[in-house]
Amino acid sequence: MNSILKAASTIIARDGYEGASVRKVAAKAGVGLSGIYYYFTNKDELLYAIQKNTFTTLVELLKERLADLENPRDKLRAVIENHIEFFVNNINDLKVCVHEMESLSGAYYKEVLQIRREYFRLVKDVVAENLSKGEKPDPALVSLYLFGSLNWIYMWYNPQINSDVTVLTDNLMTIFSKRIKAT
Amino acid sequence: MNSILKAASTIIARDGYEGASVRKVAAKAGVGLSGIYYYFTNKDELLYAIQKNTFTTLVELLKERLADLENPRDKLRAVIENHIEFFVNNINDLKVCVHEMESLSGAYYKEVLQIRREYFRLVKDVVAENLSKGEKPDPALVSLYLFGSLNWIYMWYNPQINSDVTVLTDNLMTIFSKRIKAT
Amino acid sequence: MNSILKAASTIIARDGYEGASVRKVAAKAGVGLSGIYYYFTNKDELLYAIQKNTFTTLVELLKERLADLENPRDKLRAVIENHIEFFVNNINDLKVCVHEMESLSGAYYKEVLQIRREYFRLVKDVVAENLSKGEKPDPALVSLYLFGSLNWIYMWYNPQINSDVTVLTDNLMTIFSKRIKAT
Amino acid sequence: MNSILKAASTIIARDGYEGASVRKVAAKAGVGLSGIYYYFTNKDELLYAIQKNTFTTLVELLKERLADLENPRDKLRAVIENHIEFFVNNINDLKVCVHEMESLSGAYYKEVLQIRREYFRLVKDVVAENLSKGEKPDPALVSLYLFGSLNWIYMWYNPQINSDVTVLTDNLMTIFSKRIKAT
DNA sequence: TATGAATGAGACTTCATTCAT
DNA sequence: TATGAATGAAGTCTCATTCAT
Repeated sequence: MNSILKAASTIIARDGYEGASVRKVAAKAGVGLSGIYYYFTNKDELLYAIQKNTFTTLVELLKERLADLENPRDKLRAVIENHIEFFVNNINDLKVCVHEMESLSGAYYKEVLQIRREYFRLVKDVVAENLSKGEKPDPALVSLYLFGSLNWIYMWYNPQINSDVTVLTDNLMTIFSKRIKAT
Repeated sequence: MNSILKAASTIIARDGYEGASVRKVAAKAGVGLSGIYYYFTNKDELLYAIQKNTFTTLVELLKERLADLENPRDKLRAVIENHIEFFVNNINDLKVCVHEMESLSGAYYKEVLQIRREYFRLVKDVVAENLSKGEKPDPALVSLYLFGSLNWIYMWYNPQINSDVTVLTDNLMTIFSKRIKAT
Repeated sequence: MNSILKAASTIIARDGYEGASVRKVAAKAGVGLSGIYYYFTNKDELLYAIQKNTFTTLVELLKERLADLENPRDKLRAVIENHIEFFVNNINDLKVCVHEMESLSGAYYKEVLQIRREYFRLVKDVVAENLSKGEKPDPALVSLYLFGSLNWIYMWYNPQINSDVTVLTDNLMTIFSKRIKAT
Repeated sequence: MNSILKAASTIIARDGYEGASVRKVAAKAGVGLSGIYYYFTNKDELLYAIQKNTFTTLVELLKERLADLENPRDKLRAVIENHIEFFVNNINDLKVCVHEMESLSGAYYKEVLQIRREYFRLVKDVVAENLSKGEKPDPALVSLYLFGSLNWIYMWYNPQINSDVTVLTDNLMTIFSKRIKAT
């Protein structure tokens, strides 16, 4: 069941959700086509399971990291580091979460949306703490710019070239932290 | 033929490339299904035409803007403003360019890639001018972060809420310009 | 109009009647697609025209050859020679006549059938003259065997290898003439 | 799966390979359209399966018949009888093999070609034994004439009229056997 | 005389899904 | 727990044909 999800991640990351056929997932998972339907009622449910698991874990990890920290800058670094490290270790899952965000609908979509919103709130609060109070720009917008930079990584990230992940974290800290406050 | 492309943009932006059926495009364009194939040999060619047109225009517009400018900061603002303004006026086209970047393959993909590379080079050079010399971070990486922020806009942009586009431009200038140099 | 028929022959000989699209014929003829429909009302009519022209000519040529001959053996040779020579010079036409014999239907089919029957009758009478009277085998059957041998030629005929057409004629004379009587 | 092949034979024999739609085959087989694709990956594969099965069986049957024979004339009769009897019992299959010989291409074509070549070699050797040594005509050519006569049968054969198959065999023996040597 | 534009029908094929086993 | 067999719906694309020009 977990190997099915791993296979689904791989295929959907490569072919997109619509382009990924249940057949291909089954083949990759080393399972009969109808074996998928024993564990998942739907193709949709595959995507839902991946997104729910991934976002949930991402949020949990971030909460753990933030728990011990007080300094706004440390918190922001935790946010960025958490996202990037998780990304590097679960590249397929995260690509599926980012690129197929709109591929779900109905109840599945809503449920994932809730977790995404929680994640966004966590990040936004940290970003806000790093901005001079009452000052523009709007923390929500800055968070969206930050997410843009982070979520775009899968488009160019190459483990051979960008092996040292701390470089990315440092970069984004340089861009999105004190410099914002410093204005 | 141009109305077909407009329809294709709309449908692909809404349903994704794989989710967009030629039938739906034809219906939206007010044309018989096979009418599409009179002008385009492929479904692929629809996507190709949209991406090629859009990126080409985007590059041309940017070149025009940059032609008159000398100050690095002005140039960076031109880059950001150009991208955002074009985006707001051609929201479907740009979404199709960003979200379906990998949906092409073969010769079509390569041809679009060339234009994208030209666009990237233009932006990277401007970004580089805005960084202290020899200093990290790498201009290429900073450009990728900038593109991330820019390309992510379609995920949250709402013309009613974000009606004043200069706000976005200002934000991104604040984040990506002098502050970088200021470190 | 004649160049269209030539093109049609070439394409149909290569791809079969169903496999030959009017588009391909038009392209080969160097004519617009709808140009075909100015001269021919139908795709069927193309095939009809080819078959009618070809069989008519074949019959006419045979009649001319037979006109001067009295000796049964000479007549048989004329039959075989006529068919083979015509075949070599109009390889596409004859292939279309043989291989697409059943591709027509209705009035077109019937009209061609009449000429084919006339051709068959001519040949059968010559074959009959070469058989001992009242003796088996039935001249009609022998004619069918002869036609089989002749019509199969397009499956293996190679102008480079089988350049000397008289060899084929001699062969078939050896097989289908006096030897029959000699039994 | 075998009923599908039987249906395919019937339809292809009637409509030709290009004219035979998978839908018609499915209907004849009493199967859903997509049911065909559960057993065959291609429309091509249907034709391939028919041709391969048929030629393979034809060759096997001929080998069995020839195994016990020594006399050249007996062998030739075996060749002719084998072909005609098989033809009468599998009229659709054989028509599909003869008329759609060139409808396959690529690997499918090559594989069938090999069996056809084996069949041809078997026949040619028997034909050669029935010719005076070193004498013309070339055994390969004579075999081709013989195949022509045999393969043309499906164009005129009518089980009601030609009920006694031995007549056909006798005819062809008369034409293609000792008489050749007798020259 | 000839064609560019357009279309409805139908072709092959793949898909998500079901169900008996 | 898992799958082989089967299917209806839908997908992309090609075809013969028409018609205004």
